[in-house]
Amino acid sequence: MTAPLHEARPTGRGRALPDTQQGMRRRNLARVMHTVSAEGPLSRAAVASRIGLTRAAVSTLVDELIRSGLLEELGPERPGRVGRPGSALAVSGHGPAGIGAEVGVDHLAVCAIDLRGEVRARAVRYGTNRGRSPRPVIEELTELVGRIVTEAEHEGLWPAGLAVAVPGLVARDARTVVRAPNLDWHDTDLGALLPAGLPLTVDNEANFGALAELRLGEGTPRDFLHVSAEIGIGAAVVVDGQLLRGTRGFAGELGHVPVRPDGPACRCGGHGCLEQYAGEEAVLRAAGLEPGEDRVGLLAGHASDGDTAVRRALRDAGEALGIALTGAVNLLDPEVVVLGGALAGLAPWLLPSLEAELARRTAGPACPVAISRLGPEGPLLGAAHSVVRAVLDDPAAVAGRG
Amino acid sequence: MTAPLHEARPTGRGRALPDTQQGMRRRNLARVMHTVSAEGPLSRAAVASRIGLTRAAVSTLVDELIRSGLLEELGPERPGRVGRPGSALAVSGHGPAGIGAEVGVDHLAVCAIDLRGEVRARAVRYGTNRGRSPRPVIEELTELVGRIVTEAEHEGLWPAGLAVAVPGLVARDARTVVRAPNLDWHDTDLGALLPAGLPLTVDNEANFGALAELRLGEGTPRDFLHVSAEIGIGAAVVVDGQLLRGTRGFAGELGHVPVRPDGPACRCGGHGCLEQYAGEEAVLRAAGLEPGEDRVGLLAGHASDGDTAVRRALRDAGEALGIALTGAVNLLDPEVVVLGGALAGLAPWLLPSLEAELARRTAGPACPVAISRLGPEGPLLGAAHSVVRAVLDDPAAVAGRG
DNA sequence: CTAATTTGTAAAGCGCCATGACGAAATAGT
DNA sequence: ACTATTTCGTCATGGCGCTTTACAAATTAG
Repeated sequence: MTAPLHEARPTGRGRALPDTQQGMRRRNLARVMHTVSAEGPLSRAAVASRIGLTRAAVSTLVDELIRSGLLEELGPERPGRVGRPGSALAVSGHGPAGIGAEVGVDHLAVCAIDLRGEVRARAVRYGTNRGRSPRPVIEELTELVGRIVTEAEHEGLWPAGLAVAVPGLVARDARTVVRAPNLDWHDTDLGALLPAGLPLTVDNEANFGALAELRLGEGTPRDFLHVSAEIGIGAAVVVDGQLLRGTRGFAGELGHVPVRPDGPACRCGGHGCLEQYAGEEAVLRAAGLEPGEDRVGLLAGHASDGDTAVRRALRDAGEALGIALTGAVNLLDPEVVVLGGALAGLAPWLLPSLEAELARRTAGPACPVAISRLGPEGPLLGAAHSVVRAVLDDPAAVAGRG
Repeated sequence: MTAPLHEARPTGRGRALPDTQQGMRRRNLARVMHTVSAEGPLSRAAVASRIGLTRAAVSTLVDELIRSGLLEELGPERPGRVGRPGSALAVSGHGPAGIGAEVGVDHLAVCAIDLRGEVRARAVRYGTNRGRSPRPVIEELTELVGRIVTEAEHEGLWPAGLAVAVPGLVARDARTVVRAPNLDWHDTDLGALLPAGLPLTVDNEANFGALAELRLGEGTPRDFLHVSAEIGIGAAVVVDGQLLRGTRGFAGELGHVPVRPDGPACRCGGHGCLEQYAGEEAVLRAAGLEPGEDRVGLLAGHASDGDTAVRRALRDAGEALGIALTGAVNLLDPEVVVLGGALAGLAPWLLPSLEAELARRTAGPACPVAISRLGPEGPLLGAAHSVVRAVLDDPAAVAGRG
């Protein structure tokens, strides 16, 4: 008897609304938004039965949401059954927009999505950011953001927030980049560099990638492990639809799980960490390749050309991943493990040995491994979606603006 | 900026109360109970400021809880400050009782605690249950439960529920023992064997042990890992005060995390699992001891006598634990790792190598390791506390009975 | 064409918390 | 000693939000 997956419920980390009548109202607004967002066009009566309120109550909630521009009335439903047909409701395509941005090692990207999750504007600028100081990079990003914001406004949207994905560790204040090794940034407060007009959230790209998977992936599991390898190897642990951040915000450091305790030394101080076998550097070295621009493409190219050294390197990396994931799966019993980021592109050569290890070491049915369909788009989309999610979680907070 | 730990909030897994006025009322009753329970005697005004309601609202909530026998008025507080002193409130010592029971390999135990957490009655019966069929064991347990229930009633308590800890895997229905290797029980529905009068919960003893740690341990962290070794090695993962059960209910299988991937074969199908190094059997074998009755005492005795083989066996087990826990800590970033069950008694000899491995393999400050003060009492107390917790989580549900 | 069913809305009602005022009980200051 | 101040608990009033009940509208079934 598992929990009903289709039950839409608020997902925000701040279940902080007080148990007062106003808080109740806001939560119910959120529940209506989540339900309509998750289950497509729905009549008021359908929403009411889903969330357990009466039709009359839902009517007033919907009225308020329509007035705020968060919901739209699509008109009468096609009447398949007996009785008066309902009037279909959908989240608005002309209301708030989520602005997502990504600072990649080799590019900058910004996009805008509406509440329905449709990408309404996007911009990408290529060129390495490795070693550039934060200020010019963020200035460039700010310019892209400005362009996308005006583009979104031309489409009748108004930006509700900005979320920035960075390839590094972000402090719990969601503004400061503690360290981004591949950019060589340390303790950089992006809040001070970005325009102050929009509510800002900064987070690790792996976390945003997992968020994207949560909303856009197939089946939308509530408990899963999202493994991505851009810088090092990171995993986002999602429990009950919530990202697990850990006490100090360091959760998900899969890259430093010991795989062979007596293996080669790692810069973390340990020995035989996963990163020593499946990290980008290690795999390139094992494959006998020079680290260049498009490392993933390079590996994938050689592998599909039949380069045995590369194939062996990837097979060994998959094996190490399988061992590390066995530990994680034993500990967490997730519904599925999703390979994202660079791993998604290399999956054909990683997966056989990875799944073999996982199956071999698991009593009973092994945890399924899936490939992210979003690939490199994940973090950007997830960032934008995090803004949408915030709107769905507390519609009343944004209803005034706009 | 971490979340306020002292903020009492409902912890039950079922945040299922609808967002209606009645649901709000019930949640507020729960918040009052949690606050008073967590922060000792408190005046109405103090409760009001803690949970963010007005004094008037809290007054009516408290009235209702006092009428139900869940709260008690202790009389005027000693007036240290200016102003009229408040009237101290405390959870009742004469209201509902939580009945906890434990089916151990070598004993049966039952206890009753009041809402304050005080043990008001207890009974233990020694004698091995290994290989006995479920029915006579549960009949014996039922008799003990009956005795404790009447004893509790003599003290003015009324039993609100029964929770049974078993050394094995329990299905998600919280009634059926899927398998308990050391008892040789399989697919046993305890609900059919136990008296039907009381709401019943059956769970793994490690989970209840973690629950006890959550309420009775020092500091009461909300994110921690509770490792216990009774049968095999299990870990309870507690995230935000909630037990992580996993998709299939198999979370926490620390015993089968790979430590040395090419190590000896394990019955789980893997190789070099933690259990092969730190499991009871493995340690006894390495120590050159015969498995007898009181295995923990045997090991502890030899170790404190200076038996080098035993000490080395324990040191090696600690090392393996350290390696496995490094992985877990990297993944979850818990506030603390707590060693419970048999591990608590052997901690003096396990801890040095365990902590050394953990520190050596962790960049930055290592996760602290604590020893459970509850030791073998944990599961029993945790079971009883789970009933109390259910009462605190929804006082309205039990107010009628009694 | 009527009966049945379902939807959405409106009016009345009720529960719950907030507000504001009050007496009670302590301390602080003169 | 006496007053002013502060805080506590309670009461009456009010507002807000959901439910109940009723009804018109729109469809299908017979």
